[in-house]
Amino acid sequence: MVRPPSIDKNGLKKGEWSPEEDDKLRSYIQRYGHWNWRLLPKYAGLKRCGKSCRLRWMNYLRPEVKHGDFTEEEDALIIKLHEQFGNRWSTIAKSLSGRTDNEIKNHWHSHLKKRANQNLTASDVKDDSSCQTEATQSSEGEAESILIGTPANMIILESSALLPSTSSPTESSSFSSDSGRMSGFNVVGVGGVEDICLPSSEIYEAQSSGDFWSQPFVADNIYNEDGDPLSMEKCGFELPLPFDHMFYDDSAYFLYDLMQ
DNA sequence: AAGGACTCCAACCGCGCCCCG
DNA sequence: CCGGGGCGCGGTTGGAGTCCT
Repeated sequence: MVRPPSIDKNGLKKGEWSPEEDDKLRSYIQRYGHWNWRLLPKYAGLKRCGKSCRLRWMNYLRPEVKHGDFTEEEDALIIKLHEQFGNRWSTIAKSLSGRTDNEIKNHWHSHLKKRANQNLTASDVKDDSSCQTEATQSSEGEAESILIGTPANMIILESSALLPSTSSPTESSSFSSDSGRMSGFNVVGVGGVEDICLPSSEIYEAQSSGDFWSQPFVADNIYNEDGDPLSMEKCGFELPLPFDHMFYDDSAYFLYDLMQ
């Protein structure tokens, strides 16, 4: 169902992602965040372009991404929002917790488009007061309360209010520029830079197993008595490779500043 | 049973926006 | 103001799985 793996002219892999690649990308982002999609695959030990990594993470690997069938409520909401926003899938996706724009777009083209057209045709036959979606006629109370007689802009607000915080684990593992610290740091040890940075298979194994998956980011929880975040060095930790290496890159200096 | 048509969805592609120097 | 880099978005593609004849 997916494109077969292939290597492009730049030596970058394309096509289907292997479980090993998924694990590498997931473990890297969960440890360091997605600080730069273009450079990320290099440091994560992936022979992929940044765009491909971003897409894979956004649409498939993010922990908050919901997989599986769409509910009637979700279908109804998508149809309603599509009436309002058209093909602005990212806007629609914001109102559906755990669903990606790509997933919604695919679902629309494969399932809902026909249904929406049928509804449209049916509503042409009915009088003007019958502009209800399929789900509003169902017995699902929640969707009904949202959709019937509610101004379109209210749908966004109401459904958004029901969603969990938008500060997802992904986002929280990225850099938080307003707080002035890097929340994406996960401190794994004091064995020196090389121990924890090179994407060797040994390191990868260590990352992928055991406590790593169940432990929160340690750096997020490192504060002094006043509640201020401590720098990595003060805590006795060294910088992991990505940022250490990035100091050769102008664009990375601000990251270093954030850590101080 | 065979094979052609259709469905579904992960992944790719390219454009445009935004930010920064 | 302008140009370049990075990212996000929406459209499109490829091919395995399923359905239909």
